[in-house]
Amino acid sequence: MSYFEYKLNGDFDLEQTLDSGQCFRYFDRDGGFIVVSGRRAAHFVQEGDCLKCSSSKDEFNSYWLDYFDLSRDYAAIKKQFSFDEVMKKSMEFAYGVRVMRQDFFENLITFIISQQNNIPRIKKIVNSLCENFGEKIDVMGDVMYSFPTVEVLANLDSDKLSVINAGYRAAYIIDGAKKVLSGEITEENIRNLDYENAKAQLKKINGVGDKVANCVLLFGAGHIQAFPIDVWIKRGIDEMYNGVLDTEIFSPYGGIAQQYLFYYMRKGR
DNA sequence: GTCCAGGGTCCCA
DNA sequence: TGGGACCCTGGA
Repeated sequence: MSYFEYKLNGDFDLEQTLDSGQCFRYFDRDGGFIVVSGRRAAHFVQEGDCLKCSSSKDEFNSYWLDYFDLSRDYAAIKKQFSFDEVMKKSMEFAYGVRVMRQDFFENLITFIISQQNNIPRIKKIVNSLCENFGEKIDVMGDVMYSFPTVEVLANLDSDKLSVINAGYRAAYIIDGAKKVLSGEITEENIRNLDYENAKAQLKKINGVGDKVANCVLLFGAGHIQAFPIDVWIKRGIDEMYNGVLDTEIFSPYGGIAQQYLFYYMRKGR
């Protein structure tokens, strides 16, 4: 098995990035991780500044490179943030976190599932969703499952979906899929609309409020200024910013600042 | 076994 | 604008 080797130039750590609550479909394997996104899957191993990827060079360059946001200059962004002492501390700890660019629909459904839920259970439900309604993908002899298509999820009734134990979120999943299938919500629109309008569109989906909308905008639609505020971020603002933070101070990269703070709050204390 | 809380949102007063 | 309900389970 041959691996494509990509030369990193700093500010990236595979494990930190995967483990920063943005994506839930990765699995420990042979000193690295199998990562599944949509219908794709690959095995990744990081050795220092070398990122090894089991997929072809073409696929790496056309998909995974942007998936891990590797062409963005994080060194410059860190420099921009360094005026803020709290952020400085967060960045030192979360030095290798990047904001991933994930599949829009997969990200939408995943973060609908995430609400009022803990990370181990989110992983479990998302994986169950894929195993039950996705298709098999072979990666290095391991069987993985693709994320279900819009059509499949939109045409499910809540009875069938109950096997994944998503609880009251099942109806939200179906509503989200239906609104995407009908064209009421389109990825193109969410990407191209300005931040406020894009957020308002997403919130038309039942079960999508401010937090989930911001996550989808940030991780699945390229709105890098989106700043999701969850319990950890709230805690961070309370404890480290005395309860007040104007997120505009990190403009236009609020989402990246948020991700550093999130990782620091969850893992660094 | 018991209890609390989890990368929230909706509904109703 | 605030507070309770909500499915279920991981972790203490």
